[in-house]
Amino acid sequence: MSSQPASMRDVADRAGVSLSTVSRVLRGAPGVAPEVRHRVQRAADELSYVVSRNASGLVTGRTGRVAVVVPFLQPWYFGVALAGISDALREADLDMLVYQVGETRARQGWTRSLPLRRNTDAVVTVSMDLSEEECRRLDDVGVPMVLVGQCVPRRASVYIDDRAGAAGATRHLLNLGHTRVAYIGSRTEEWFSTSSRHRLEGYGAAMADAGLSPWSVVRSPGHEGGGLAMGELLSDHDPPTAVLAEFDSIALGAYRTLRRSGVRVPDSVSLMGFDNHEAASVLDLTTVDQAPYDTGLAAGRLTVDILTGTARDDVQLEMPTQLILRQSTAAPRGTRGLSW
Amino acid sequence: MSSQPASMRDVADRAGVSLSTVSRVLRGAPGVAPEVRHRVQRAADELSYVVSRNASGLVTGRTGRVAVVVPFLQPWYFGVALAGISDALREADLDMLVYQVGETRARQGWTRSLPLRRNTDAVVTVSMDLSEEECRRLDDVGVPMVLVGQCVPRRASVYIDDRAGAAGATRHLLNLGHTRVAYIGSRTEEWFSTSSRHRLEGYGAAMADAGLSPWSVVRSPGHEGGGLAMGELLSDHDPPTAVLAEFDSIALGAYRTLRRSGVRVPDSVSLMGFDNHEAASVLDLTTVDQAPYDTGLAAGRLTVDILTGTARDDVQLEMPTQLILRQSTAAPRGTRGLSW
DNA sequence: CTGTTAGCGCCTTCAA
DNA sequence: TTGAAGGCGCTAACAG
Repeated sequence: MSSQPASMRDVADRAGVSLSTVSRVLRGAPGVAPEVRHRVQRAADELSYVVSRNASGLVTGRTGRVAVVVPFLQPWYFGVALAGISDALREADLDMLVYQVGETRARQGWTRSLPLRRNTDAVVTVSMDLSEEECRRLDDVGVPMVLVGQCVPRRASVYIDDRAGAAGATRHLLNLGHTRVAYIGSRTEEWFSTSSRHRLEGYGAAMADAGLSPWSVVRSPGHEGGGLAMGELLSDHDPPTAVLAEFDSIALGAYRTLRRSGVRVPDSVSLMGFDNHEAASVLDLTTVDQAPYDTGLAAGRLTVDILTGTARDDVQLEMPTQLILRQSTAAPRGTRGLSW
Repeated sequence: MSSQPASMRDVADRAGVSLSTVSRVLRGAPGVAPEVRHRVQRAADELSYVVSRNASGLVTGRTGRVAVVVPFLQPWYFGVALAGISDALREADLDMLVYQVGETRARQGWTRSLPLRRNTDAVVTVSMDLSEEECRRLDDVGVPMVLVGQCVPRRASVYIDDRAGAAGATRHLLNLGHTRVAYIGSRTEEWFSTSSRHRLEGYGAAMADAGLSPWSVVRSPGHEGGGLAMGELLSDHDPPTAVLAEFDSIALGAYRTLRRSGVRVPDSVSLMGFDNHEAASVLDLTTVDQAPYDTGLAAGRLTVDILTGTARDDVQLEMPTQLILRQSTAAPRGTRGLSW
């Protein structure tokens, strides 16, 4: 209503006390008579007064805000992770600033372009795959940093074991009796993410353990890449009987190719993804769940704990992954049961 | 590096000028000798100095931040819309605060729980389906407000014509020759969104125009609801030959039921969604595109324009929708061609 | 073109 | 338990 938002002065006047008292009450500081506390509270409510974080931050040096840096906002994973982070920050009454640095990412010095310094209490990066130098550049911001989806020694990190997850997924297919197990991975022209590399390694290790040689096709990420890669695999003189995709979105593209080619899943080819994307359940796609919401929540809480001094700023938090068995994987055709 | 982040004072000292000069340079204000401007710029760079929005905002009354309020962060739509908003705000060098109010939404007075007042320059709500009273409550924050996904008279709104979109989708099915066209809608126990209502109305209107009576099933939103609704439709003594779902996620659930029931799409049943969810392309689902990124971008730019006084704060922006024809819809079985 | 001065709204001493 | 005074880092008037 008021064109001029109320200030602490107004609240003080209305409650008939001094500025300091209002400040104490609103901060929940001790040493205020209950009666007075109540009176101030009511005055503030009546005026719809909200403390200006700008002004208070100027004095305390804390902004009450946490910056979350993501490469992109569109992919499913980020929305879910952000939801977790958001919930955790809200518990601590911290606001969430979101910076999407997608294209900027490539540019040298992108860290500088963000007005982080002095404008945020902590930085959370999600799947940013930071180099050591970028980490140091962000250190320069002078606030605690938490890395999500990436494990860097001696730095607060929340991540999953991509290698183990992919290895487990591969073993699932091997255990079903498959021997011709191919892998579809992703890589852009300028970027081969750590996560991509680890998953590929995990697949390779599991294959090697089984005495099989790896068979991987790497394309651009997303449906398109997955579809193309699957096409290539199908054109082999002896196509795979099982395919593991680096992530669900790739698996979906592969699935489309299979459907269009009239190849039945899992009858002729077992298909498996990674992530447990919401669409995976619709297609009954066997996959590896990595619960990004929980990851976000954990990261958010870790951030809060570091800020309150409850946690050290080099905590490493490995989140669990879980095999989600669905209808897209089965023993290879002609097999009566499991191979063991 | 520096434990104490540099302040404007430091920059001024290093450049050998006064505070105001530094301020002018960093604000891009006119009236500074090029040589001096350059010197200051360099000093700031060397110190990794970034202006504290906290402090400047205290003086200017502007925070350099825009609050975006969403019910949820997880669904695909919001991530995409946020990406658009984010890009638009970045163009204007504004930061984006994100508030997820999901569960809080129901609570009376949720608007008060957000520290919006004095902490943001504008508020953008996305698919919040605000009541007149909630709008007024947000007005109380005292900053411009832009509504996305909702059209409220005399308020800045960016939205699509859900009614027309659903009617167009329905007509597509009718034009193919279908007469038994069912609709699967959504509604939670406590919420029947305006968008849901409009889409249902659009379907109803198109059916009425064709002299057909509507046939709608309403369930909880999401895959589950869609799957259940489809099951119900299939159990009819004379099932529909075409189904329009309120949004893609519902259509995906319906698709799963159809697949599991062995009903072929589009041979036996044509299936259509709304939104153009990324998974829709994988399933070759005919749908209505509503380009949430563009909507977000437009909303973000409108916000910026309102802030700079370039646009009025009651601009209504209707975004286009577009029919995306894919393989999930076709003329009913036994039809040689189109019915007209 | 540049420097000086006076606050912006709040928190934090300190004194009462 | 409460109030008064100073200053956080910056911008906006003014003066030079």
